[in-house]
Amino acid sequence: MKTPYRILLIENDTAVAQAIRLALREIAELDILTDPAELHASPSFHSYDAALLDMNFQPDQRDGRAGLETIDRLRAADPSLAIVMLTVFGGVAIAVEAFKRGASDFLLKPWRNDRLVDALRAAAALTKRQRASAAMSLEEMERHAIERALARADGNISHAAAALGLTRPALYRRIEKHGL
Amino acid sequence: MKTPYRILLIENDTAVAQAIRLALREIAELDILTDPAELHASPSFHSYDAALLDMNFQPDQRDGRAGLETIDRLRAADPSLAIVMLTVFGGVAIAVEAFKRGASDFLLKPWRNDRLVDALRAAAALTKRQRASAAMSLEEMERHAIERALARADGNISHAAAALGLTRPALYRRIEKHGL
DNA sequence: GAACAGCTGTCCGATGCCGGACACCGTGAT
DNA sequence: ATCACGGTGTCCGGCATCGGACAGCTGTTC
Repeated sequence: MKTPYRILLIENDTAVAQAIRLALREIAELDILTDPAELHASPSFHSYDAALLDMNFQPDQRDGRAGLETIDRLRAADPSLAIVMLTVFGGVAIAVEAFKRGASDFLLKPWRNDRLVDALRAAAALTKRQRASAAMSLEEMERHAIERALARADGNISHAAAALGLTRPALYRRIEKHGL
Repeated sequence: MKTPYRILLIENDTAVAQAIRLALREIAELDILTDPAELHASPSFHSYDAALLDMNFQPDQRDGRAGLETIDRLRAADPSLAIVMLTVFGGVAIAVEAFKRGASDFLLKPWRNDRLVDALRAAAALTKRQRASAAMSLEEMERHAIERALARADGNISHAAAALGLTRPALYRRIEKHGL
């Protein structure tokens, strides 16, 4: 088994949390938060590979406000962390709103364990990609930008150079430098 | 009135298409495609500000496959074009899948005109942002990257420089050059 | 309070990029 | 046949960027 994912679970029902822990025992170790209010106290978001977030409907509000706000707070703390939502109340409106706020997946309770595992694998991969592109050096960024520009101009060096704001010789030099 | 949005509507029911045209007459001019198969024939996606895509359930399949595939094809043709989905059959699973494939919004029929207008405004704004960041010159990219790195290191120049793969004096010079 | 660690800001000679210019090549219009 | 055009690849003198080094400032440690 590969090194397990580190996943932040936010779930106020401890029975459900234990069931999830069991379902994921093969692939992940969880940190469980029973109250989203404790979020700011947990400083090291960068060590998580994904977040699994229960909608946590409060007794007095069925619109999912609590869950949606938690998405906002998680993303403010670490925009590169992929968030998987988990909810009993599966209104389309809430799913749509969750995605618009930056959730990366949306599952319904009761869940199928294999789907949950797949979703978290995908979320972890997404987090990894986002971290990688956020931590790119200028050199790597430049390389990517040049590759994209060349692709978009399908090989036309002059156009690519213009799009990048370079003179043509400058683009030649950089292509050479990056080994493209 | 500002210059209207140019919107690509894909809708096989011409009556619905006319109703949408009417609803949007104040803010947008539409090109209507009744069959997604004609997509490749329409070369100038860059002139659209958003796409509005009916799920177009075929009589023999209720899973929305046709609509989802159309998302893929639109995004392959122009990844920066924001796509608003419109559907009668509002299963959560389909909404989730649409977002995962890159749709930017998801509305249910029957629609409220004001919501439709809002959604398309937002989609057009998103398209604009994506186009802008796709067309950035290397200079602008560098500037953005430096701003982000400085923010993430909250002001610590040495750390920001290391994250960007620069020496500290080099970062000083670039900060100076970009006027930050 | 002295030594240290971790910053910031600045200097300067060597290096390496800059872009205008040039030669060349295929294609399409006159 | 020739010209104009839009593209490619390359050269070279000038100038901008490079990074190592230095001085200074602010805490923290012993």
